[in-house]
Amino acid sequence: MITTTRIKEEFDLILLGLQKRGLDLRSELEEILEQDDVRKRTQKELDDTLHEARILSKEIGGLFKAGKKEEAEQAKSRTSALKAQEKVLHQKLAETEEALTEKLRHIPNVPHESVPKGTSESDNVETERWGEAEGSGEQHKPHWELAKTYGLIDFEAGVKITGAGFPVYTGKGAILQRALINFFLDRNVAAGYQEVLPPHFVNEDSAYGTGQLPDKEGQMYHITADDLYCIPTAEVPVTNLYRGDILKEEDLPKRNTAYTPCFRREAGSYGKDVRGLNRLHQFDKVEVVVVEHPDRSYERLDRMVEHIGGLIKELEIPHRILRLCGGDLGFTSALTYDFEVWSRAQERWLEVSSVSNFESFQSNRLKLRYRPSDGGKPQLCHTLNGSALALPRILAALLENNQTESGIVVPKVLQPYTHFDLIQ
RNA sequence: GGAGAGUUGGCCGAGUGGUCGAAGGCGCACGCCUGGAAAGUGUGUAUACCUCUCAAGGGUAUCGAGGGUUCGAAUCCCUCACUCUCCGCCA
Repeated sequence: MITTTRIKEEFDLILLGLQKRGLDLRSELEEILEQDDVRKRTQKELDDTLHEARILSKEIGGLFKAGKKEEAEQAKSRTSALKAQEKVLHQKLAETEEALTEKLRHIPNVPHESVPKGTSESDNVETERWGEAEGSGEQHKPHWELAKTYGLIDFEAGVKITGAGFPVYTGKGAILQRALINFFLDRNVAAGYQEVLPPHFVNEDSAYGTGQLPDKEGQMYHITADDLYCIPTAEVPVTNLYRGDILKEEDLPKRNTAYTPCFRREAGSYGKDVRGLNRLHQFDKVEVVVVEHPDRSYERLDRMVEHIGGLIKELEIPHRILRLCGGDLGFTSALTYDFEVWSRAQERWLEVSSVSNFESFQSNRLKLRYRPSDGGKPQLCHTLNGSALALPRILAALLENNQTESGIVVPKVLQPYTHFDLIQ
């Protein structure tokens, strides 16, 4: 959520930034400022009323003590008008505040200056490409065929026991999953991230904290009996670790990594998008989540991109990095890099990671702040996160790219984890 | 799941209707003392919003959360959440 202070101070800049998303929100922003003025006036009125009532009740107390009962009773009658006024103002304030946040919620984050203008995927800017991609796919089998041939994934069994989009990994397929998870976690820990193993369900407050609620309600599995939500990404529980916190400036950055399964309803998806491992309801992912000082968040983003790129290189998978354009940028992000691996058989790019700087957009909603070392007022932190990495599409690319006459070759870096180097 | 006890500031802990944003202690910060330190001693030590907007000052709210009683609630009542103890169940 963007702050009203910022809207007031950087009105034109914000307007300009949002244009990169193809949005003209001038009137919405103006309405917010007007609403904020109403809020302030109401608050002042309410505070004054309460102040008056407070003084009066102190007087009454004094009168009772002094034994002046009649005068006290008289004073009492004067409070009833104040009480009525107080009630009205209180309600008005609550309504105004609610309307204000409701409006504020619909303003997306302001894109960073480096975000290219654009309306769709095609306007994303490729910043890096690694390995041999494009073409050469004719004699390659798609991963769902390979998975079946080598007994790595049983999609039908998943359908039987749960439903479509819930694959069962079997044998070397299951071991490969475990190997990838451990490989990613080990590398992240070596890079300085603290490993955490969070709950896979979160409460409503947490879902609000990272912005899944109220807008993306339909994307999450909801356990109604206990009012809990299955996490769509580890970002939700890990970021909420810091909800409402005031950190010490010297404790920044906070860097965490977590493996969790991710649950997504993916309502409305169909066709080739959901074939095989392309899109699932349950999948495994290792995530990195960072809370950083505002002055250093972009430097941090660059390092995260470098680290995640390094992981894919180690796995020797052809990939590219895209800087997302305004139109493709997520609602909460100020700058996002997408990592895509090459699916040789499908001859298309598959997104395996999305690394973003949310600046203070998330922390404003989370009330996540740090106290400056010089003792000044608490300031909002910046938050960043990225997948490092999402397993299914990595596995898909791995199977398709590494298929040979004799079987599927396991990348060298995974062999210490799998204890086999070939899938036959 | 049943019964009981509890939840107060960074931490411990007092406070059962008024002058309580809250005693006392610890911790922390700054000063004094000291050659330096410890001890001692003095001062300060929450957050949000409003006013002001440079600062200072002032106002309001917050004693687990929400609602109620009352002129007035940390204190009384109701609902919920969480923690602990005992019983039950259990990987």
